Amino acid sequence: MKKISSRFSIAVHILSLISMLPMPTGDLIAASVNTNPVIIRKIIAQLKKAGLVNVRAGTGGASLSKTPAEITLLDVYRAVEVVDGNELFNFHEHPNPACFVGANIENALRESMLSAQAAMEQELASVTIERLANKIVACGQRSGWADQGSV
Amino acid sequence: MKKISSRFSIAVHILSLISMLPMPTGDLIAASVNTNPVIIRKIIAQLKKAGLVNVRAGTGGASLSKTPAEITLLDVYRAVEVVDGNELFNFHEHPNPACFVGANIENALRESMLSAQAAMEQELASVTIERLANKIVACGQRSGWADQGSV
DNA sequence: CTCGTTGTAACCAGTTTAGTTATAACCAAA
DNA sequence: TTTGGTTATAACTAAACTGGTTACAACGAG
Repeated sequence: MKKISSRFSIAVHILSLISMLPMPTGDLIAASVNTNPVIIRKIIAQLKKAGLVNVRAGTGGASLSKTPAEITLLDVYRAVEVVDGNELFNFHEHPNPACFVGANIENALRESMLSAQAAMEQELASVTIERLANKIVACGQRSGWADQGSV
Repeated sequence: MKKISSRFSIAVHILSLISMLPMPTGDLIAASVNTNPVIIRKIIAQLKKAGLVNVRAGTGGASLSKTPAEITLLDVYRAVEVVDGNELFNFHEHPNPACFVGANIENALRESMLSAQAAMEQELASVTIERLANKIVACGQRSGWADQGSV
């Protein structure tokens, strides 16, 4: 099966970085994520459209539009994992309406699908970029990292 | 973004149908789902491998290996949406270990990803095929369906 | 003006999805 | 035992998505 794309984890990485560094450029972020700068710019474009970051064109550099405490992982998820109808689960189309099950399964199943999705999103909404940044620092300290000044 | 494949909803459809009809053939199920019989057989093969259904080769027909009350949507999801490591979220690979964020984000973020996934799966685990079948009947009655005898 | 940066468009290879066709194996019943 | 309907599976297709690349125009501070 296809997983949720790595755009989400990259977007979280980007926002964490912006929250910890002053006005990083796309190239610098790309170096930390270890991917192509265009990938970063595309994802930042989505984050910008969602109102999460500001970007200074020309001279470069990105900053958060809200405080790290105001941005949740759900905001990030919704910004980059766009899907029609915001529905995570796909439904097979056109089940046979002449069959009792085919005619009625969609209504019956969709309810369960939506609550499963809602449970996941609620969990994402409970984590802010601020909390994640703190966790990153804690992970770094636990593993004996001292060089916070580097890229 | 890519949704969770419709295999899941088809698999649930199949199991609901089997729980309500005696030994339906793949072709009959395909008619209800409104797709190609080979699609049905492939999904049934996954359900069989997961120990959810028995299939009578040659003469045809499928039956449940457990009672409808013992099969949850999570069982179906796991049977059909196979993923390496059972992780729904993808992580971008090889973030820069020389960067403070790059070195530590994976540990920090994975925890939140896993609890989001766990919340969704717990919700799926709370619905059984039995409950869903009842809901299908309820939906059918609510919309004035009388012809339960048809395919 | 210039240089580094952002914003896009166009393109590419690999994977997944959903579906099709074809063929072999199976088994009960005639 | 042959026949017919069924299951099992391989091989193939078109479309979509992912992650990535190259190229180029627009921007703006120094």
